[in-house]
Formats: sequence, structure tokens, C-alpha cells
Amino acid sequence: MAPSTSAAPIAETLGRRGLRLTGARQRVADMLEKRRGTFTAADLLEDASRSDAAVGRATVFRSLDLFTELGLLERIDLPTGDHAYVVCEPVHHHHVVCSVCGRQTEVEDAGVQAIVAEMERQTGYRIDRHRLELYGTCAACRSAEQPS
Amino acid sequence: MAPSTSAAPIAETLGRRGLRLTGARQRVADMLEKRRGTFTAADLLEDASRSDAAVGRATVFRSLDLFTELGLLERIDLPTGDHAYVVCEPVHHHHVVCSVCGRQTEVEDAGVQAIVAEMERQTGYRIDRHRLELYGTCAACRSAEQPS
DNA sequence: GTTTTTGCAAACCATTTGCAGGGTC
DNA sequence: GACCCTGCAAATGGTTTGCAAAAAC
Repeated sequence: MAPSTSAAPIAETLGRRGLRLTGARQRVADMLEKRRGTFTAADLLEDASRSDAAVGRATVFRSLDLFTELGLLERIDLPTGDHAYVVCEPVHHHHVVCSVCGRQTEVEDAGVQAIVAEMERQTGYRIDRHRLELYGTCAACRSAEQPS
Repeated sequence: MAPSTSAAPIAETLGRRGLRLTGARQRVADMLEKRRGTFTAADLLEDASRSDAAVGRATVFRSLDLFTELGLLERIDLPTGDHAYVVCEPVHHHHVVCSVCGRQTEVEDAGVQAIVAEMERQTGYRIDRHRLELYGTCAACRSAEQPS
């Protein structure tokens, strides 16, 4: 039950907006698919230079922005203040990030909506977006780092 | 029942850690007290230069870090990706930020803990910190911007 | 053929750091 | 008097921009 592969939609998503499917964008998309968990622009920049089919610095940043706008990527903020990205589904959800290995898992909105509604009532604000990011240690890293 | 004023505690908090209460830190603290809602380092830098009793760029950044570490400030990330700060109580809570005027309100953990626990169960992660930031429009801005 | 996109290099901006002088305990 | 802190200016690191050449439609 794979909800959607990020491979095909790219061309389509670009086309739908009259944007061009260029080699560079394709190469960035490929780099994204190989990524697991969170990564920074610097990570991708490294991929871009390492790779035989290189992509310029500026283009990497431009693609990152573009893909984020298109909803293929999401930008999150690590506790350190660094900006990171994750490939994700364009539906509302939250990220649980492993501080050890960077792996991330998406979880659905298990009751957050209700809390948001409650907070609207408490504060008098109309809340139109929220961000919940969770940081911890994933199961794998937990067993690995088992203290003596 | 005001839990704590941010005025007096500064000297005390510094002293408790063997840090010095210097003129510069005092001036930064004063600038913080005059702030409402969120502000960026740049905002403070501007205050620092405008003010008759100026504080150097580096010192502003150093104080911001220090005060954040001491729990007098919290650093949050705006949807734009910019880093911002808010003066706040050193207890766990969340921020509701007005996208129009930058004002912010703190709300307590109305059930978030339960959700976090649920997400731990769902993902297998041990979650040790989380961040919930909410963005919207405050009551005042809502009535002000009333569309025709 | 027209328009978008790329890549480079230079420009920018926010933040950090080294260091000598000054302030605080 | 010893040590911490400040301020300056220079260094840094990440990200953006101008522009001419190249690619996509």
C-alpha cells in the first residue's frame, strides 16, 4: 500500500504549473529519492557535487524552494536551529525526528486538531496553521546505544 | 498571581551561575522588557544601535544566547524560516503567534502530553522533546482587518 | 523562436570569532 | 588583582542574485 511514489508526480506537478521539466530538476529529484530522513541543503549540495551529473549550487537552492512550494518537500527546523528538509506527502501530518541518526517518521494528526481548537478558544486567535515537531530517539538507535 | 517578573530575576539568575551583571547585559535586558511578542536578532540589533546606551553587535548575539540558555528567552522559528525570540516563562508551554502583528500568547499544554505519548506508541521512538508552534491572527488584528 | 532555467561568480546577510582593553567581583 | 565581558573588525557560512549561455517548449 504505497500511497504515492514521488517519482512520476514530479513531471506532472511541474507541467500543471507550466514549469519546465529540466535535467537539473530531474537530477535533484533523483537525489531526493535516495534520501532517508532529514537532510540539509548542505547535504544535497554535497550530493550535487559528488554526483557525476552535477547541479550548480544556486540551482539546488532554487529546486529546494520550488519543490517545497509544490509540496513535495517540507522544511523543518532542527532543535539546533538548522534548517532541514524531508520528502513528504502533501497532507497534513507531523514529523518525529531521531536526534541520533536523523531518520524521521511521519505520524498523523492523532487529536492535535482538537487541541488546536481548544487553544483557539483559550487565546481568541484564529489559528490557521501549526507545526508540531517531535524529537527523540528511534527504536533502532535506542537498542544500539544501550548503556552498559 | 504573577509567577515571576522578568525584571529582578536577571541579576539573581546570573549570580546563581557565577556570571556577571554587566552594563551591557542590563541594557539588553531592558530592551527585552520593552518588547512585545516576537522579535528577531535584527530587531534587537536595531534597538541596540538606536539607543543612546549602545551595545555591540557581538554582545547582543552573545546575550541572546545566554538569556536563552538561562531560560529567560525562547527561540522559535517563524513560518518564513526566520529565527525569532520571545521573552517567556521557563515552564513548558507553546506559543501562538499572530502573523499580522507578531504578538504572541503562551498557552499551556492542553493535552499535548497525551498526544505525544500516543505518538511514541505509534512510532516506537522515545520522544524527549517537542515543539508546537501555532500561527494565526489575534483577535485585535482580526477585527482590524475585517474585509469590507 | 520565445521563454524559462542554468551555472557561475559575486553579492549579501546573519552570526561567530580573535583579541586587546575595560569592567566586575 | 584576577578573570570575565565587551567591542571592534575581520572571518565565516549559508543563501541569494545578476547575467549571459544553454535548454525546453
